[in-house]
Amino acid sequence: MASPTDSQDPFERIYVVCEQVPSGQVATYGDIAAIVGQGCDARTVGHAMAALGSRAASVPWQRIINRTGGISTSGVRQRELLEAEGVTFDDKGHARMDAHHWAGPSAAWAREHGFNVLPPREGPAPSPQLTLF
DNA sequence: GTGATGACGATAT
DNA sequence: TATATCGCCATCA
Repeated sequence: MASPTDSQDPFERIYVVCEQVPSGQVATYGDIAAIVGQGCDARTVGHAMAALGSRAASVPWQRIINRTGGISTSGVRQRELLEAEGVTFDDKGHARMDAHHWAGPSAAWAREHGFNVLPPREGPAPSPQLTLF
């Protein structure tokens, strides 16, 4: 159906999802790909970010990092931008995914735009890091 | 059309 | 946690 974000370009959809990431939070390439769906995977998101062009001023690309919490970009101070938004990093330069990981857009928004909802973080995860605090 | 490359992910060690 | 290997897909030469 003709959704307001029924863009034919998969990249355009990726940009829309990226704009949903609130300040102070970060999302992984895999998360964005899971929300966009339509065959998009982590690598597709990476290509979209590399092809931002003039959209870099409108899309919070800095909030998109890899699954390890590290920053693959070079030349641009992506980490500095995140820290300015309240994102904290550990001593190894990895973002605290357990504290700033984006839970995904609201189910209503996702359905309204034809996107998927980020799967819940449940499973055989013992979460031993819970003792950090 | 094919091969190589890439802002990646998941699994195994 | 880090490294190695494989798989996935889009873009470019």
